[in-house]
Amino acid sequence: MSTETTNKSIGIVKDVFAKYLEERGHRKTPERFAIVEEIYSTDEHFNVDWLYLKMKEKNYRVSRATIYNTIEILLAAKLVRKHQFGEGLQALYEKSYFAKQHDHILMLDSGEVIEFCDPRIQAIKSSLEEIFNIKVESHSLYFYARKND
Amino acid sequence: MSTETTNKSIGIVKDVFAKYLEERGHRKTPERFAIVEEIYSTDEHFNVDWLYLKMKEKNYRVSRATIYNTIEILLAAKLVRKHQFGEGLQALYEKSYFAKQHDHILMLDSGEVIEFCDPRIQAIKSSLEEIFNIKVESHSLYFYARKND
DNA sequence: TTCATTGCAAAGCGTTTGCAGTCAC
DNA sequence: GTGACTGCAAACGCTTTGCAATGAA
Repeated sequence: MSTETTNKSIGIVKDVFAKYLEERGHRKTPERFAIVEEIYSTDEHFNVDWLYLKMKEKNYRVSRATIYNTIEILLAAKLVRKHQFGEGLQALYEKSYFAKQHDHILMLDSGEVIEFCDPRIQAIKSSLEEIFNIKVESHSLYFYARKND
Repeated sequence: MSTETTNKSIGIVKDVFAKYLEERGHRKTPERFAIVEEIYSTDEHFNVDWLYLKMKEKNYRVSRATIYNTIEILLAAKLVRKHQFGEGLQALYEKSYFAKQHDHILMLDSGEVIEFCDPRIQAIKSSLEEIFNIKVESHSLYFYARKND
């Protein structure tokens, strides 16, 4: 199944976002909705610069500062996930509203990103919570791999 | 069992490092050994700045550039592991020669780092290798958690 | 009207790089 | 002796910040 986002689902996300902004007393600026629109019409992982250039290309004027600011809000609203894939590289982001919880495999040769789900990760999480008497709020898991010959 | 490193084991690591440097045709400079010594007399995760200051405190003069350079070699030699814990924060490192393969839980309230081993991670890795026909070279796994009340 | 938000450019910050001097080999 | 290594400081690249101008409420 494709994760492609339809115009309809973009509308849903905008509604969720609008509600979130209202609840927090944040303003509903056109820039913020334009950024969400752009993010949700993208199926790939993206970085701030890519988003900035993509919007500029469409003659939509936003500053990088505003993109950073808006993404910060989207992270808090759980509408975007953040990744720190490589080592000093730029952060990568992905939309997350319709996405099933998943983790990633990073292909070292091609740079390709594979997503996968494995219930054993939840099982590990539960064990840890019990053993250490903690509440796990989130996790980050990446496998780095190469294609077999 | 403590992971505390004795003087004897520091000697072993230095030997391993010396052999590694020789094999690669790198020079055995006093700075490099001083850095290994410092790293292996530390049981915590550390960052470059911390290491720099700790050595300076002991009146051992090394530049940050040399620390970065040496750690790069130690990573290649598998004598040190690198972590990118927080989000844009500094990289953290830990000695790895005597350490059992382990992953980390990061306590969000106290900043404490808990290490754990779980065989299911290897199992997941094996599944992925089979499913996607790949060879997993490494992984990074962090759980972010809080203490239960 | 009012103050959160924006855009721009400057500042931050960890890390890398360039280069003259040094020292392991 | 010679070229890899070191230390310093300047450059880098991503991100954050300061501030005057703007516009959502």
